[in-house]
Amino acid sequence: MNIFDTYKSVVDAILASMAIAGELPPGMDLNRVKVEPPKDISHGDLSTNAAMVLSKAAGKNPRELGESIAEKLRTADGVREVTLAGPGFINFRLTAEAWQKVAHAILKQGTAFGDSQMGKGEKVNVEYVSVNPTGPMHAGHMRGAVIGDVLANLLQKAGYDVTREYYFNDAGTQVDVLARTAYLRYREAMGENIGEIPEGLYPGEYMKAVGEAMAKRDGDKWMNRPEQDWLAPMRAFAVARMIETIKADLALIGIRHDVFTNEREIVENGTLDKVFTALKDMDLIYQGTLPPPKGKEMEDWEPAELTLFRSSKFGDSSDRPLKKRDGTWAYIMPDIAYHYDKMQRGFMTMINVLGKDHGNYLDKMKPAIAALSDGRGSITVQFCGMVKLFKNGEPVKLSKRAGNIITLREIVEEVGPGVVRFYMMTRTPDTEMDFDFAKVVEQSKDNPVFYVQYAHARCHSVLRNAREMFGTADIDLDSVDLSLLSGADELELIRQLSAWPRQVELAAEAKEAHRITGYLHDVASAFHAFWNKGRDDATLRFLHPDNRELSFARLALVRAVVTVIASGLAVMGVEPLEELHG
RNA sequence: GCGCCCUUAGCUCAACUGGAUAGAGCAGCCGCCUUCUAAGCGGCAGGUUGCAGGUUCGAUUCCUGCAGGGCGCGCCA
Repeated sequence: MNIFDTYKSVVDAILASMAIAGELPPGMDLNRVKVEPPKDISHGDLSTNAAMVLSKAAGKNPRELGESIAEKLRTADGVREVTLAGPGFINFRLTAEAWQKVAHAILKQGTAFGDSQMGKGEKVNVEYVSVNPTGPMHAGHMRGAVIGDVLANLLQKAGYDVTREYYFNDAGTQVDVLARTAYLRYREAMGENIGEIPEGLYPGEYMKAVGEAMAKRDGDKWMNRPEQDWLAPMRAFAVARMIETIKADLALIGIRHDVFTNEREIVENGTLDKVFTALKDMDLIYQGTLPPPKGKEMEDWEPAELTLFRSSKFGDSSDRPLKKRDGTWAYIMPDIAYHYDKMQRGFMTMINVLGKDHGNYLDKMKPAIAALSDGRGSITVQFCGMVKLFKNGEPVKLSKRAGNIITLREIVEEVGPGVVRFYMMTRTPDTEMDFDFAKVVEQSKDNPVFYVQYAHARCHSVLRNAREMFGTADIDLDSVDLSLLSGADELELIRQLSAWPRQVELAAEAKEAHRITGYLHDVASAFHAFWNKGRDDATLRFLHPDNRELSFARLALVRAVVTVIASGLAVMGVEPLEELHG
């Protein structure tokens, strides 16, 4: 139940009836007519721009038109007060009964409240994390991981058929480096003194375990053998270990992908040739020479005839080579083939969560996707800014070379998965953000995670007290008298809760899941405010030992708050807490 | 040189994608605990939305130009 949709229909019906009566021209476009919360809630509960949007077509000024719409709106069900304001806004308030119905609906639907059919079951592929399988996940990976996961949750709630996907780049040169590192660590495990890890290999301690495991499995089988013998098995072994490590790291913050696709598989099963042939058949491949790249000193650059893709026909700044001068595939080819593979699997809407340093990824993928799908496939990329780590106010220095990277595991073990997830979602994705270990675990209102959890815990505190007082805190929806929820503060709280379905749709539409944290903060704030009123005015408390009816009506309100917060935290992938201490 | 993103209160960020008097939290100041968790609440103060134009009933939002910041610009991965 979306209260804004409900009254949008009401407004639409009024406009339609006016068209029939000849007060408005027929065949108007009602898409621009919106029913929204007014910017300032003192103006009313709901607001519509109908009069302003339609004034031109109607040949009337907005105020005049607004008055005739308002007149009809006054008699609509659940509408209490209609006023005309500013340039022609029609503001209206709802009756207490209308809000009580919303409360009822929330309790009836439970955490399904907020679910939307907006996505119409459309298949969406969200690819996120996709960290190379060359080491454990570290601090730099956590933001994109959380953003992708929460976005997937959000789209799911908004009615999309979401698949969470991870793409393992296990075919590039970086996994050969991994294999060589693994071999070195294997020799180390076999008792050899390997000294310092040479430049260009992975220096991390985590590779020791890989070498040891290999030694345990195969014994001295690979000792004193040429690289061509051990490279492939070493690589397969190490990559498998790394994938396991990464999956375990992701599990720590509650992330599980539905599909894992390996680059090697795409390369080996002939998809690249298929894509290349397809592009060739469309006459989009030719032999040509590109001008030297601009803006960068390129000492070793020499012109050469290459196999080019006419990506400029699809908006690219220039055509792109698909093969290197030695005739092997250029690196974007597997990526193109991978997206082709996604489309073959039925995903025409593809979302990619990437670091900001992949800035030109979209430019490269879009033309190929457009060509291969006849313009039906769409890719959007959510870019994520860097996270700067702070400890005690001091920036944490990261040096890969020294091997002292901060792993995701370390962070999660220090602050907990809920804090990491929620905090990552408090900012727009593509800006830089600070992550201060001390601050994110601080239990005060400047920590949004805590603030929301505190509201949820307070709700449960009320429920616990109710159980003690009345023997139960369960609400019987058929008998509870919600009409007792008629105070301004109670209705305000319900009004706040009623916005949840709209928030889901707006955030899903914009693919901006971080808005949810702001909304949850507002809900928590409304609840904390009401709670504190009970300090000054005892009649506003939730529980009244001598008034069971009122207590249970208020408990219903508490349950509604719990429902919405829990539903929102579920989208965040954060476990709601029933107690914060004690 | 080109492309994309950014610039909002002292600080960190919002503003429901074109709406009304641009909002929160920190930091500062003033109040509220014999009362369901004060880890909370209420209030005050703080602004030429980087600058200059344009589009329209209406612009932080869209367009153009300028200034400042970030990222990207190989057949590397």
